[in-house]
Amino acid sequence: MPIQLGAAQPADIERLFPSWPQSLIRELGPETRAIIYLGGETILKAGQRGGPGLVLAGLLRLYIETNEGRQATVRYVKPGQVLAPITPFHALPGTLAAVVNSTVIQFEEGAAHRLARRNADFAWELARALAEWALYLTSTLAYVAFGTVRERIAAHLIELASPSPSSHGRLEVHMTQQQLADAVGSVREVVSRALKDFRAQGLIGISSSRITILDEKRLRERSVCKALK
Amino acid sequence: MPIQLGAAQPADIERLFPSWPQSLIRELGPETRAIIYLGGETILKAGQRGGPGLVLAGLLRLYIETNEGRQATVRYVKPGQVLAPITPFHALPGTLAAVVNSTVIQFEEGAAHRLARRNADFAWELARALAEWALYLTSTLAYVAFGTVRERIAAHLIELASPSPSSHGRLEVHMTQQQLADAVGSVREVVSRALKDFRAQGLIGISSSRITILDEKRLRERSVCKALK
DNA sequence: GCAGAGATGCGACCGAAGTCACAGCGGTTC
DNA sequence: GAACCGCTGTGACTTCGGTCGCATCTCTGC
Repeated sequence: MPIQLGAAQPADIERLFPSWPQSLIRELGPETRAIIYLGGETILKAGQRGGPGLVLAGLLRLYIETNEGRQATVRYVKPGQVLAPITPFHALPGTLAAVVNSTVIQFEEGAAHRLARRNADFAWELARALAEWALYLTSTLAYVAFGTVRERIAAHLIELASPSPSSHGRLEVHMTQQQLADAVGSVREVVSRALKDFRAQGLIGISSSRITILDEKRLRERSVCKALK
Repeated sequence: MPIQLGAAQPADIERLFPSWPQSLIRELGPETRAIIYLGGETILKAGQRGGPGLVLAGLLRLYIETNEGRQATVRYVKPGQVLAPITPFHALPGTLAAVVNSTVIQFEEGAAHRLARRNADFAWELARALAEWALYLTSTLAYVAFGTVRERIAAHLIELASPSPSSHGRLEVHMTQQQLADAVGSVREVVSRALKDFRAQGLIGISSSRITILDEKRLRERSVCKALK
């Protein structure tokens, strides 16, 4: 169950969304509520309407799903980014869930219309967020169309890695192979083989659903799509 | 060479963009110029900045390309849609070209900022256009991630078909197999085999780079991605 | 510890789609 | 109509990635 925190602190928004005008941030107050979602919780289901929001902390993931349960990540949403900016116009094309515990500020459905009417900057920032989504989606499309599964796995490992406090700040990814397969739109066995290769080449270390990045530079090279100029 | 036509007619915009407020359309005038691009001409190259625009007639196509010349369509842009709405924020991620002779209204680079400041509705309509792009891109992504080449070929045939004046209004697609392969992100041979199947099943007729849709209903069924619910 | 569940490793197989090579076919040009 | 060029059809082959089946392995709770 998500944890409701009441209205958002303007200072938090200001820090994470520096391009947003002060006057706009001040206006958001009454329309917002901060919420903590625990890792794994669903924020918005595919086809639901709900409102957009801002990510303050954590990591979200928008994904699509086939009727046999295979998944693919549409995009990750990180602190300082807008979540579900499409919802004022269309239902969400996919499911949005928290990957780890995440703090978000959500607007009510319909609040975006009201805000845009009151403050022109809001519409502009919404457009900026959508443009960022469109850019990201296009590059994801290129990856899926012309890249290999290994390139995508490498890219996701880098995107998902975070410094681990338990091993003096090494970059680590804490997820099962099935979760990784869902992330890249493939299946567990393929991920298993790819990780085995990466390990054999000294790029990563593996120990029970904890992947340690040993050679970030070379892993990053492996993550670029060779087919694209 | 594109043909410059001078300022756009408000009546044309009004007709094709009915959701745009009158007051906004009136303001566009001085910032716009109508242009005709001939089929095959490039409107904006990948990475270029330029401005967004409105499509009045014809058909545009935004596509990405690998370093070996394989292409994939990111999306088609049709009359009543906004072209390159991403450009006020980012360079164009792909190349935008006219498929057939097309009339578009283009804004200068920087005009979008000015317009949004003068008229809040502009930012809102820009956001709406970007939301439509994001929705479309997500579904394209799903198709590429989980669909088959045949499903994509069928989908593109339906999307590209237009009534032919020369054969009492039958739906036809007028392009070579290589062009179709570029459209769906595949290669000529695969397209050739798929079309052969479609023809054998009575879905289409073929005669020298002119594909006639004989059974739209069944072709449409073939175009839906079976893996997606 | 020990039983069970979930996670992983891996070999064998299959199928879709891309590559290669080459043989027509059809329309255009001189 | 001969030569040419772009488009199309097709068989053979390869490769990547997904499927299947099953054998561990490793936590976790009792």
